[in-house]
Amino acid sequence: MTPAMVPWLSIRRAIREAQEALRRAGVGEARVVPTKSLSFGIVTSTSAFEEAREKGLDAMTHAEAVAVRTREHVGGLIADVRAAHPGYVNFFPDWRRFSESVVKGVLEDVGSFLYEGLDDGEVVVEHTSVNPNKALHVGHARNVCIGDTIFRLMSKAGRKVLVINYVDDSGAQMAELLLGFMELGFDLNPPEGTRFDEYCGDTVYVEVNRRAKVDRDIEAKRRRVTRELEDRGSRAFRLSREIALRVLRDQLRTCYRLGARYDMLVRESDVVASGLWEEAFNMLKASGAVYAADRGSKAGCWVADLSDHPVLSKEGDEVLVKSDGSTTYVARDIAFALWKLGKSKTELKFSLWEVRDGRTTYISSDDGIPARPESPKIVITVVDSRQRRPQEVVRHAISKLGVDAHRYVHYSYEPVLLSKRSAEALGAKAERGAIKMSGREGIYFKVEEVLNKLVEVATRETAARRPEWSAGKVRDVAEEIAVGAFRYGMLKVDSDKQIVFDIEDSLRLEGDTGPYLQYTVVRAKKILMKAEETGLEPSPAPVEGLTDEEMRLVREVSIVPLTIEDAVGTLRIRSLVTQARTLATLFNEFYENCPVIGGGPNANFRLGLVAAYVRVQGELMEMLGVPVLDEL
RNA sequence: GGGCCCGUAGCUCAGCUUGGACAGAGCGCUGGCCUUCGGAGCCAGAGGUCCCGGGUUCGAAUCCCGGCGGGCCCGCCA
Repeated sequence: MTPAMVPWLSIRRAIREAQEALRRAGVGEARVVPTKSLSFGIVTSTSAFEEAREKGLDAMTHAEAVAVRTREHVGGLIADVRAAHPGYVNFFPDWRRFSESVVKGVLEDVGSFLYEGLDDGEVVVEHTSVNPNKALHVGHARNVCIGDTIFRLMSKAGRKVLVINYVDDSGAQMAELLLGFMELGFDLNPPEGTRFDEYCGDTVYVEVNRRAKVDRDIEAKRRRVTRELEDRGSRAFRLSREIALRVLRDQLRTCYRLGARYDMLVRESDVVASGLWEEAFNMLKASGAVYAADRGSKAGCWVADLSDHPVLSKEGDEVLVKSDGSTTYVARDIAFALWKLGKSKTELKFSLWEVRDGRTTYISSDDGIPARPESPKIVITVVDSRQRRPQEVVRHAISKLGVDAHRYVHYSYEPVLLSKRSAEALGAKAERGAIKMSGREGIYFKVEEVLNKLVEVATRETAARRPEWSAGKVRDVAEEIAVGAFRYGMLKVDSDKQIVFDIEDSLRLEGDTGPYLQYTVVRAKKILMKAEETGLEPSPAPVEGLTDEEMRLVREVSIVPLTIEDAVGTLRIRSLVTQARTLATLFNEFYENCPVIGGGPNANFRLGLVAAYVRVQGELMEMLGVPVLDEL
């Protein structure tokens, strides 16, 4: 995309005009950024500080001189240039032109307004990846919400995104669940009214772990089952495939409820059978990235050589093939990483899983169509921060195979903890402020139960406000409110911070929540509807001066493309949440102070601004997976 | 012992990558705003050693160094 093709209807145009004016005034390549407050204009440059230092001048005096010279060269959206203490050069817009440019840009084509000029290319995102032995709890939900939001952001930004859910159906947790059915006599059918994934996680798995504490035979049996699982013809293997599929189907219902979607479900048992590891192993051996240890504690193993890694080298080399010939988790992850990167010749086979909302999902299988990613620019794996080290081992290994390590991104996030209050509500002891959730001990909140409680609260609130609505309509809207509140709660805390989950707090629908965004858009849409009834036409152009609230809202809309560009580059999705929230707050202030219907000479412009707000906020909410409603 | 992350208002968090103009929200607390497009909202007030100590800089919550406190990782588990 060449600059000439970009319409530059957002604040970028003001930035560009300011830079051009500074250049003509002899300042050179100056950094120009949006101001924090409108009293400082629309955009500002701090380059006078640096120039003054280099030339040994007083910053303020120099800034004033720069402002005077620059003022000669502005026009278009910029009306004035003024210096401000202690040395800023501030650019003040012609608000009528600036507003028209922004609102017109949004109303003509919100897509090009927000996403123009962003890179394209393929992206692979792996997320969810929950062991198929239990229902999703709120900790897993953070992974799903982050991963799905990355998918949504990248898709809107014009990338082709392949979403993968890695299903570890061959690990120890699966073996433990199997024990419940094979040795403890649990029926394969849950009690009436109980979901299979919840039955497995809440009842069977917890019971196996409870027994294992008092019965030493359980551990021996688990090892036996684990061995049996390696034989694809065994009864244990067939049973585990069946159970894993049933659990997966239920887990996906929850993911879909949260708004997530997938292209490929990849089962670890299929990866193991595919020969992917053997191929990767040969590549690793050929490159000298691995060696057979012949002494020390790892004698008899094949290990990854980490001696040239600045940090990992301090912790010893990594075992990839155990002395009994089986592979470790990290080994399989290296092989799968190569496959995701398109560096593997081995093709996994896929068959149709389902078609939902026009999106086709495939699952790995014994037979079917061979498929693999072609050559994605970037592969993002969403996994919690405890896997930083193994993920770094993967990166190190693939870079030794000639892959640019920048293409492999571990999207790390801190875990979800339970607040003391909520932990105690589950019967767990909490000495400190928050405790870890535990699948083995049944200490967790399931996503479904949290969503259901949210639906209850939202139903109560909605029914009270909308007594004329049918129960079905109330229920539909309450579901969307619940999902919006939940996803917002998962995304609003930055990924490097732990989330302390408190069930009572999570049921709030006021303040800094998803419903705040939903409510604000509904307000705006009501204005649009009412305007249509009264025959008021939207216009991008103000006919008189703007109020403070109008200026602030216009300005915020104008910087959204910058926020999106930044999020695409850094994957910091938290900034999208902040952006949506700020935008909504400014809209509410506008709403309180600037009547649209009967709003005087600028009524048409105000209507245009409301329409622009709805479009831009709608895009942000779609990215975050907070449903946009018409009414609530 | 080594490594990574966090530490900002009573509580939960933005801001830190790219240093800059008075450190911002939400919840809670106090007090206002429904004859105006719907009050899941808005306005005002109270509440801060930006963990501590050095350093760099005209300027540090932000960058650097050293501490302290909390979490996580360092397995032939996944």
